[in-house]
Amino acid sequence: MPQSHLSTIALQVTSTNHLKQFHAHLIRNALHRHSFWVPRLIAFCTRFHAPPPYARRVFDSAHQPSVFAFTNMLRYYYKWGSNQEVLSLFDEMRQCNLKPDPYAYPILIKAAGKSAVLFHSELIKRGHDCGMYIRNALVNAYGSYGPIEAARQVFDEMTDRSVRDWNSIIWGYWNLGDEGEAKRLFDLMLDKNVVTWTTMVTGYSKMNDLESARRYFDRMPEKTVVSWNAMLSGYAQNGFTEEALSLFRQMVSVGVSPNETTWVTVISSCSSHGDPGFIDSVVKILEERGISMNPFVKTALLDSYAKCGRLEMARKIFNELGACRNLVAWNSMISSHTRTGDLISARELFDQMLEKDVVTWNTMIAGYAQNGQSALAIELFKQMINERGVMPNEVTVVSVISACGHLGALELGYWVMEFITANGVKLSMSAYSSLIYMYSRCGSMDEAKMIFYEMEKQDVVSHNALITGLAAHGNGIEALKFLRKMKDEGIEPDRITYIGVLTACSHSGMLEEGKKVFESIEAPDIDHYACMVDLLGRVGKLDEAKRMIEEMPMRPHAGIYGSLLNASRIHKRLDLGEFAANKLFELEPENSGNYILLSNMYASAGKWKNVDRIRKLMKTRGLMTTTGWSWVEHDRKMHKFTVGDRSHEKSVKIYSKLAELNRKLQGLGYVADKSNVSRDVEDEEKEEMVGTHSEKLAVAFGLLVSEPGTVIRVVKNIRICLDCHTAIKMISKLEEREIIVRDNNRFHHFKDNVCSCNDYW
DNA sequence: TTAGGGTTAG
Repeated sequence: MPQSHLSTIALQVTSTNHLKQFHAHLIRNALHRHSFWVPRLIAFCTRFHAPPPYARRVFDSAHQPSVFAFTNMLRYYYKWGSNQEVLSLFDEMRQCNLKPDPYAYPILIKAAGKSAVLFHSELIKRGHDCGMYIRNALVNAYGSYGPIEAARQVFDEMTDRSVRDWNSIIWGYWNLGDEGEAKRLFDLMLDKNVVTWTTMVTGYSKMNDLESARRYFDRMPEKTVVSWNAMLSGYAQNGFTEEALSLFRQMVSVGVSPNETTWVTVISSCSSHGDPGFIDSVVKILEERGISMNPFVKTALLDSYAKCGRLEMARKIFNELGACRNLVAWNSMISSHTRTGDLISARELFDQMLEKDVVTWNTMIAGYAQNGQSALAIELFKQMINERGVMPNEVTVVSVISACGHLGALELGYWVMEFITANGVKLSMSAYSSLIYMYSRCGSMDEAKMIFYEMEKQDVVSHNALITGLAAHGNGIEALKFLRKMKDEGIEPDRITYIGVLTACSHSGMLEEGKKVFESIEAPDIDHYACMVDLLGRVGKLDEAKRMIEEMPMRPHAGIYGSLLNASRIHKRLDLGEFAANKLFELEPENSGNYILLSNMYASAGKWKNVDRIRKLMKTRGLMTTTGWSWVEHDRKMHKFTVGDRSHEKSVKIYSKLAELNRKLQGLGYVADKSNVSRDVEDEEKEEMVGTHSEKLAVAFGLLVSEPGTVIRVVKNIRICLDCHTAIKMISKLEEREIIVRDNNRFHHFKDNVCSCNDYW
C-alpha cells in the first residue's frame, strides 16, 4: 500500500479506538516499526490521550528510535503529566548517543520545572544556540518556578521578543503574585493578543480578585473558548459556583461551543453546588450531544459522583478508566473513602499506588488526622519525607501540625517545623492557624501568640484559634482583648469566635462581660446558649441558668444539660444535678461521664446507696469498660499510661518514684480521695488503684525523664479526678515543677501548689 | 510547534 494512501487514512484518526485500528493496519503491512510511522503514532497517542503502556509499546516497537521518535515520546510523557518519565527517557536518549533536537529542549525545560537551570547551563556550556523556542521555554520555566530575575534576564537580553515572550514574562509575574509588574508590562505591550488578555484574567483569578478578572474578561477585544474557560475556572476555583454555572449558560447562549476543558470545570462546579441531581443533568447533556470524554472529563465525573456520595458510580468510572487512570483519579478515590471514614479501603488504594504525588500523601495524612488517627497521620508524614521525591507543602503542614496539636506533641511539632523551615515550605494562612492551634493545645500560649503576631495579616480563623486556646486556658481578659482587636480591625467575628469568648468568660467567672457579649450576638445559636448556661451555672446562678434553658427558643441539647450538671457539681446542688443527669441519660445514654459526675456528687454528699445505684446502672448499660489514659511526650514519642499500668519499660522506676512521691505527700498531710468512682476497677482494688491513676504515672514518668526546671505536659482523654488534681498540685510545689495537664477541653496549670481550674471529677 | 483554560488534598 502506498505511503500517501496510509497518510490519508491517518488523517481520519479521531480517537484512541481509531488509532488502535490504524496501528493494527500498519502491523499487517509490517510498517509499524518504520521510522516514518513510529513518531506519528506517538503524536496520535498524545493527541487522543492514549494510556502510557500503549504509547510505550508503540515507541518500543521501533528498531532504533529516531530523535524524532524520542522527542515525540518526551512530549507524550510531558502532556500525560509524567515529568519523571520525561527525564528518565532523556537519560535513555543519551545512552543511545542521540542528541536532543531543538524541539526536545523546550519539553525538557518544562518537565524539569525547578531544575530548568540545569538544561540552561548545559546549553550554554555546549555553546548551543538558544533558538526562540528554547528562550521562550526558559522565560516560562523561570517564570513558573523562579527565580523570576532569571526569566527577566533572558527576556531583557532578547532582541526579537515575540508576543509569546511577553505573555510568558507577564505570566511569570502573576505567578509570583506581582500584580503591579504584570499590569505594568501589560500596559507597555503593543501587540496584545487574546492570550495576553486571558493571562490577565487568569492572573487576577489567581489573586482571588474576581472583579478585576471579570473586568478584563469583559474588555477583551476577542474571546476564544480558552478565555471563557479561564473565567469559568476563576469562578469555580474561588467557590463562586453560581457565577460559574451562569457564565456557562451565557457562553452557550452566545454560541460558543464548550470543549472538554469547559466540561471538566462545569462538572467540578456541580459537585460543589450541593445538588446531587445536577450531575445527572450534565451527564444527560453529554450523552445527548455525543461528547467524547477524555480522561480529564471522566476523572472530574468520578470525583463529582464520589462527592455526592455515589461511590458505586465513582468506582465504575474508575474501573472503566483502566490504564488511563491518572494520579488524580486515584487521589480522588482515596479521598472519597477518607471522607466517609473508611480508612482501611483508603489505605488499600494508597498502598496499591506505584507513583504518588504530594496530593496522594496529603489526602491520606489528612484522612487520618480528620478521623481521629493523629498518630498514624504523623507516622505517614515521617514515611513521606523518608521517601525521596515528594516534598510536603503547606497543605501537608496543616494536617500534620494539627495532629501534633491534637496529641499535645510539642517536641514533634518543633521537629516538623524545623523540617518545614529547612526545606523552605511556605506557610499558608491555614497553616499559621493550625500552628496557633498546636501551640495552644500543647499548653504554650506564648508561642501561640508569637505565631499570631508573626502573621502578615490575621483573619477570622487565626483569631478563633487564639481565642479558643485562651478559653481553654481560662484567660477571659485576653480573649475579650482579642475580640475587641478583631472588631477594631474590621474582621467580623463568627459563631466560633463567640463560642470561644463566652467559654473564656465562663472559665474566668466573668459574668457581666459574658452577658454583654452574648447580647451583642445578632443571632445566638444553641451553642452560645450552652456557653451562657455554663457561665451562669459556674458563678452560682443556677436557677437563672435553669430559667434560661426553659426560655430558650430552641430545643436544648446535651451540651446544655452537661453544663448544668457540671455547675450543680461545683455548687453542690443535688436537685438540679439529678434533673440534668436524667435528661442526659435520655439524650446520650452511652456517655459514661454523666453517670460518673452524678455518682461523684452523691459520694461527696455521703449518699452511698445512690452511688451504688448509678454504678449498677452503668454496669447494666455496659459502660464500665472504657478506660482513661494519660500520655506524656518524651523523645518525640508519646508514652501512654492507664490506671495500674505496668507495661512501660521503665515501670519499675516509675512505681518507685510514685511511692516516693506518695510518702512525701502524706508527710505534708495528703489523704487520698476515694470518693471518685473509678470506672476501671472494682471496690476492693480501689484503694490501691487510686495511687496509680494514669495521670500520676504520667507525671512520675515526666519527672524521671525530663530536665529539671522544664515543664511537664500531660494529656488526658477524660476529666482529671479530684484526687489527682490535689496530688499533682502538691507535687508541683514539692518538685518545683510546672505541670500542665490537658484533659477533655481544659488546661490545668499546676505551679507552686496552685491550679486555677476546678473542673475535675 | 515555544504563550492563556482542566480533575484531586486543605
